[in-house]
Amino acid sequence: MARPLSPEKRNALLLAATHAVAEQGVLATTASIARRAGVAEGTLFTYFENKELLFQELYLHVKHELADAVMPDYPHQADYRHRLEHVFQRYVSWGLSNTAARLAVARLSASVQLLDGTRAQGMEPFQAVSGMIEDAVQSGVLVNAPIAFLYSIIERIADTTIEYVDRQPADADRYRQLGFHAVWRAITP
Amino acid sequence: MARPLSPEKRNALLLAATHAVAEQGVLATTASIARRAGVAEGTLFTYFENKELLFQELYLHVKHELADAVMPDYPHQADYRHRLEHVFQRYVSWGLSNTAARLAVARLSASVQLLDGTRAQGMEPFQAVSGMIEDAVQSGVLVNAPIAFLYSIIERIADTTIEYVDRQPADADRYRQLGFHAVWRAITP
Amino acid sequence: MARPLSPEKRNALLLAATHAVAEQGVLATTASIARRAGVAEGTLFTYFENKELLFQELYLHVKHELADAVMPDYPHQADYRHRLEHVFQRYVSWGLSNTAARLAVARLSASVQLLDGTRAQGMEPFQAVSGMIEDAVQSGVLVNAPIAFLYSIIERIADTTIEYVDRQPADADRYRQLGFHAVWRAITP
Amino acid sequence: MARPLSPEKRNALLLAATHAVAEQGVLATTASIARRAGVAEGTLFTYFENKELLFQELYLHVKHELADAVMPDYPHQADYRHRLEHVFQRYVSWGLSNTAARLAVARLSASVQLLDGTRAQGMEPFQAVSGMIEDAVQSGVLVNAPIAFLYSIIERIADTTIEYVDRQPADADRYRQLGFHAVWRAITP
DNA sequence: GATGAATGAGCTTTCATTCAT
DNA sequence: CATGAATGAAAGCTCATTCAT
Repeated sequence: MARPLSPEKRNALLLAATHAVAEQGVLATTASIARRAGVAEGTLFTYFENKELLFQELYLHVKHELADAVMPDYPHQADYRHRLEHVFQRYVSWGLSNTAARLAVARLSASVQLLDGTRAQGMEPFQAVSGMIEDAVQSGVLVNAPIAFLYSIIERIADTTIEYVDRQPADADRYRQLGFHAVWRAITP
Repeated sequence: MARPLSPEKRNALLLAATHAVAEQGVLATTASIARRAGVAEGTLFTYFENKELLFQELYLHVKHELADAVMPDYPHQADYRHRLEHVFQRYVSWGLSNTAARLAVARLSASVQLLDGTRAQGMEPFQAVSGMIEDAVQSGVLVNAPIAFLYSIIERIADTTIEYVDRQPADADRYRQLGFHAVWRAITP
Repeated sequence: MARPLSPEKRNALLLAATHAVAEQGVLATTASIARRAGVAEGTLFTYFENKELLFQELYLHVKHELADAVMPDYPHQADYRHRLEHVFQRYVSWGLSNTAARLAVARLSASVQLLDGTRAQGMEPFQAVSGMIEDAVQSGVLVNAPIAFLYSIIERIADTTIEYVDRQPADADRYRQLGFHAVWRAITP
Repeated sequence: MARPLSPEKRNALLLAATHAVAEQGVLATTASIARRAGVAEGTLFTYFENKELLFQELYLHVKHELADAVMPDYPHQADYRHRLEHVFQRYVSWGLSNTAARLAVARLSASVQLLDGTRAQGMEPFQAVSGMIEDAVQSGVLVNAPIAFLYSIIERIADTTIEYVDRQPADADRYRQLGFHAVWRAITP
């Protein structure tokens, strides 16, 4: 089987791409990503067919990492408010300690380069959240609106919260409280 | 380079850039923008020193257009809720009838290419809104939070609203209502 | 009209390509062709859309040059033998004094890279010859065979003649005589 | 490097190279040849030191296959015309049933890539034919010309014949007759 | 010996910018 | 001032070859 494809190299490439895209957006060059990852320029293409596909995989990879950070310890039994707050605060925490990943996803999201199905695929790991929102809407706890719309609002307010905590870390707690307050009120009747 | 001769050409270039950036993001080429504007490749550079500055000016130009659409008929005398709703609905209306401009700004915002002061400059035309928010906070009508933070939340929810109306125009009214409901509740105590 | 496309540059590029292809075949690089022509790498692409099209145009260009060398002074009134000999000897002479062009066409012909219509287009300038062959067949002077087949045989024997004269210039006259003898006998009954 | 272990793999590589070169010329990649042969990319290089040498060996290999098809049943006792016709028709038959091999040799012949001695080596298996031509020249049956020149003419007319039969198989017999007629008349006084 | 991942020089092509016309 | 040809530094990607497995 000769030398097998190395998961370490693949991860190094994704990590390098994360930082490069966070810094340069889609203008990040494959050469710079390879260099950052410590592999030869050509090696990148044995792991990712081309730049576009690298970016799709990067997007999905980060979305999965985010899900892996948000979902554990999910308090299935708690009331909707506490469940949502768990998700919100974890999301914010992840964003704060993974600035590059967060920026990379933001850059990719806004940059046309995302292939059609990719955005939808990126939502899959968060089905538990969607399901919870759906139930809460059904039970009348949340405002009667399409799930995706509510999800979007939550995400946007969370992103805003992250940005402000990032800029003024001293006021982290206040912004986190303000943020969740805004979320909860925005989506309740 | 001073102020160039033909405002028509300058506007044609900005308009062409709007569409090009909406479609291709920062990967839009200066040649394609010039072609779209009906001028020669070199002409672009007599109106804009280089691509980066073109993008700054495009960003500010669109922000001003947005302000010009939002601010007229501003009901200075109405209560805070009505004043904010005026702004919100005008913002949404502008976004719906200026898809390219909206997308262009979104692409530029998310792509490193914006120079530092530019984002702040883009907020200037909306000082009346900021001022109103400030007063409302002071008077206790809005939640006690930094103005910029509240402004961000409003903007994000408005953008989300636009996106959903764009995708499902049949439900325009519902989303506009849901959107403003979310905004108002999000920022009130 | 700014700077107009320069026929000199275009010719320099075709000439450079002729020598490069004669020497390296289709492996000749666009960079080496541009360098030889004394223009920047990018300039090649303002004159030829891409490498493949450059090669098509080179092929046709050389074929036209060959026709321009062969057809003048064509003795319309002479008998078939003399008319054919005119063509044959001119063809050989051209091949001898245009080694690079001859080799380039040979390399391109054998290299798959020729687009479909190109080969046919390359024959167009030689319609007078085809017509003459056709008449001669009709009149029974030449063997009753498809024109294209006879044309091919003539061409191949001429090419062989050129090669041998090239290698042994001292025996030029003998090979030219032997060559035409072979041609004439090969295609007469 | 000596003689490698598996003649099957070596043959598979030569066969794969035959088809790849017939289709892509010298641009055929070693990877594609290895894939076609069903071996790993690296394996190619244990059988052939590098791409250039692979092509030399391919050229000689095909030339030997051709000789093996042409020479058997050679009618040593027959007169020159019949001996030559044997060779000619066998050559044409081989070309018709070995299109890829024929094309591969044509592509290689016309592409600089053939090392100097290789072309000469490729003629060795046809010494019986050369010898016969030499005798025929001596005896005055063939025109008094260098053997190689006559040989070239025969080869070129045979190649032309193959091409036309290939394109119009219905007229195979006619072209074979026309072809040999042309050969015999071309090289006889 | 066979495998195929790793390498990096080198290729074609693009593109922001300049400048002759 | 407008034009668009000219430039050449990259960019993305390929591929012959090597070498760890």
